[in-house]
Order: sequence, then C-alpha cells, then structure tokens
Amino acid sequence: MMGSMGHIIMHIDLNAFFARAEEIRHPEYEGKSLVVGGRGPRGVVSTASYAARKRGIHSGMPLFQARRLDPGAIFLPVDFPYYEMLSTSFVSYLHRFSALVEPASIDECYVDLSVQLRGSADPLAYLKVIQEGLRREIGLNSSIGLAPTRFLAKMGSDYKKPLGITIIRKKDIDALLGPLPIESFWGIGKKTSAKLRELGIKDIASLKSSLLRGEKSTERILGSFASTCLLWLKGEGDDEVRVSGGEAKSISRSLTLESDSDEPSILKARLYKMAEEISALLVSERKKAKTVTVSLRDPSFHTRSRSCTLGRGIDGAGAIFKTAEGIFDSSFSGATARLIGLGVSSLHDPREETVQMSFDDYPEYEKMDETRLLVNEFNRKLKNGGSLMLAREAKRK
DNA sequence: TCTGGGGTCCTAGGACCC
DNA sequence: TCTGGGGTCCTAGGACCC
Repeated sequence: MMGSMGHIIMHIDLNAFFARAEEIRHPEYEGKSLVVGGRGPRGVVSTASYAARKRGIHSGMPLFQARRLDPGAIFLPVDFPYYEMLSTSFVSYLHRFSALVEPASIDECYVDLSVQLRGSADPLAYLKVIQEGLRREIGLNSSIGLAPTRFLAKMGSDYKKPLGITIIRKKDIDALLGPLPIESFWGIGKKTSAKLRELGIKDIASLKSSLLRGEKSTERILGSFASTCLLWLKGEGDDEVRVSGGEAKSISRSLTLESDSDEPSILKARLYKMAEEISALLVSERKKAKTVTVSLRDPSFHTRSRSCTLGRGIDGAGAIFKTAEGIFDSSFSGATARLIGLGVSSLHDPREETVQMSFDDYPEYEKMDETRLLVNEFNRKLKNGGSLMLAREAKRK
C-alpha cells in the first residue's frame, strides 16, 4: 500500500524587484546604481539594484546614508501601483505552469508543481524554462527554490541570488543548509539569532544538532517555534499551496512626520486622512471592522498603541475617525509624535453577521446618530478599563 | 539628516463567565 | 473564609517578513 505522496513545491522570488521594475521602464538605467525609496527627509531605501548593493546600500538604510555612500546613484520614489501591475503579470505568467499559485507577497509566489514534476528526470530544465521565460517576456529576474516543503523551497530560492535555481531534496538538507549562518533561517531574525549566537549556535547545522539533543536553553529561546524548526530541518512541515489567498485580517496606515509634532490638530488631521483611506478599502472589500488601534512613535523611537473594540463593525471614515479621536484624546494627549498610525482589525463581512441588533429592541437608539452611539460605546469601554483619568473624562461627556 | 510602511503571528495578563 | 479551573475575549507589545 502506497503512502500519500508528498508535494513538489516551487518558491520563486523576484530579484531586486522595485529596482528591476524601474529598469524595465527606464532601460537607460539598466546596470546602474539605482535606489528606490521613500520621499522626504526621513525616507529609507526600499530596494537597491545589485550595482548599488556593491556600494554597500541595502533595504532599510536611511536615504541620506545611501546618498553618502553613492552620490552618483539614481534615486527614485516608490511607485506601488506600477509594481502591483507588474506583480499581477508575474502571477498570471506562473498560472501557465500550474493552477496552484499562491502569492506570498508582491514579489514572491509558492507554486505546486507536483503534477508537472513527479518522476521527472530533469526538473532543472523545467525550472529554467520558467525563469528564462519570465525574463524574456516580462523582463523580471528571479531566483527559484524547489523542495518537498514550503520552508525548504523558500530557503532554496534564497540560496543563490540573483538568477539562481536550487533544488533541495530531503537527503541534501544538511549539506546545503547546515553551513548557512543562523540569520538566514526563515523566521529567525536579529533578536533571536543574537541570543542563539550567545549559546554558540552560529549556523543552521549547530541549531539542528542542539534541537536534536533537546537542549533546553535553545528551546527556551525559540519557544513553540523550536519544534517547528526541527520539523522543517527534517524535511517535514507545511507543503500546501493555498490558492484562495487568505483575506486580510487588518488594514493600517501610518506616517512618519517630516518633523516631530505635539500639535493635536496636526495629528488629528493625519488621523482623519488615514481614516478616509482605510474606510475606502473596507468599503471596496465589503468589510467592517470592530477594533480600532491608534499608535504613536515618540522622538526616541518608542512606539505605543492603544486600541478599542466596539460592539459592532464600522466602515465609515467618520466613525473610524471618531473612535480614533477618542483613543487619541484619552491616551496620547500632549505626547510628541514622530510617527502616527491608525489601524483596524477584527474584520468581518457584514453580510455574514449573525444576530443584528434590532432597533425595535432598543427604541432609544433609534434617535441617535452613529457618532453618538460610538461615543457611548467608547465611554462604556473606558469605564470598564479601570483608568480613573479615563472614567472621569467619560463622565464629563 | 539617525532609523519607512504594510502586514502576520505569538505571548502574556486581565476580565468575565460558567 | 488567604489559592478552582477552563474557555474566550480583549489589550499591548514584540519579533519577524517583504
């Protein structure tokens, strides 16, 4: 009796996507030192072309620093709608090879190639066709990983950039991944790798042997992720490509101000603008949100967030703003902000709402407008929140 | 002229209910 | 009247990823 067969997963990642996208519409920039990044004095690098990377420029670096490293580089602002258009072409292109395509971000996809490659004598040739066709037809460069699980496919596409193709079979896991620095393990970032390095775990091989030995110190650092890591390094774990593409669980906007501000009218004006954008998205996705979160980053870069969950979903800019303003007034009055953010979560489809509160049951609600309802809701929350200051404020209203 | 913006998932503690 | 124990919802913060 045959066991159920594993999958063959491809992960394909676009190389220096934003920079390459600019080269496609400005061929004269090709091969040049190119930096795509935010606007304003506080912008950072989104993507640097490979020529710019050779000069030490990388994602997340402040733009002024990038300018210092390479004053002759070409600096371009981020044009999301254009990149999204190219990303859509990328996904459509992949559908030629498989119906099972899952976009994982704007520049990467998981593709199930089980049917196409099961028993294939030369999967590499097939992957080359995909990679070369993408470059020829759309102009995009990519790196590809092929493996029995999502994790290994992802590690494979990262293994050689740009224009790499890496196949990771179960028996080759240790030889290929073992020597890689611990930072390259997907899901282990700066903080965790620093802690692991203190224990002498500096590469993936030593992580795996530590986990195999069941060392508690390593398990404490990784928490519940420890067992997942070991599973992944044995070549097991998630191998499903989910076509449906999960719906968004939250929507947020945030803005780093050109200069710090403690002026409520300025900060509230930003909140209103963000509320409008979020509302437009909610309405277009036919969603309502029950939770509103306001966040503030102070000049020393400490970020605080305060949220409020309402008894029912909202999607209007006015309602979102009023809730945000209530949070702002009660939690952030007088604070100096470098960044202000607004987000909504607990999203749901109002058409699937089970029990609608009937106005007949609560006739006094009938005369109230939406704003008034929200203020009541908010005040009730504050009273339950147990903050004296907040409760006093609620009483005053 | 220090350090973007949009997400996901996890954790830990408190409130509340049975 | 010094200690229950789940389960769920909510909040806040942190780590990570692209």
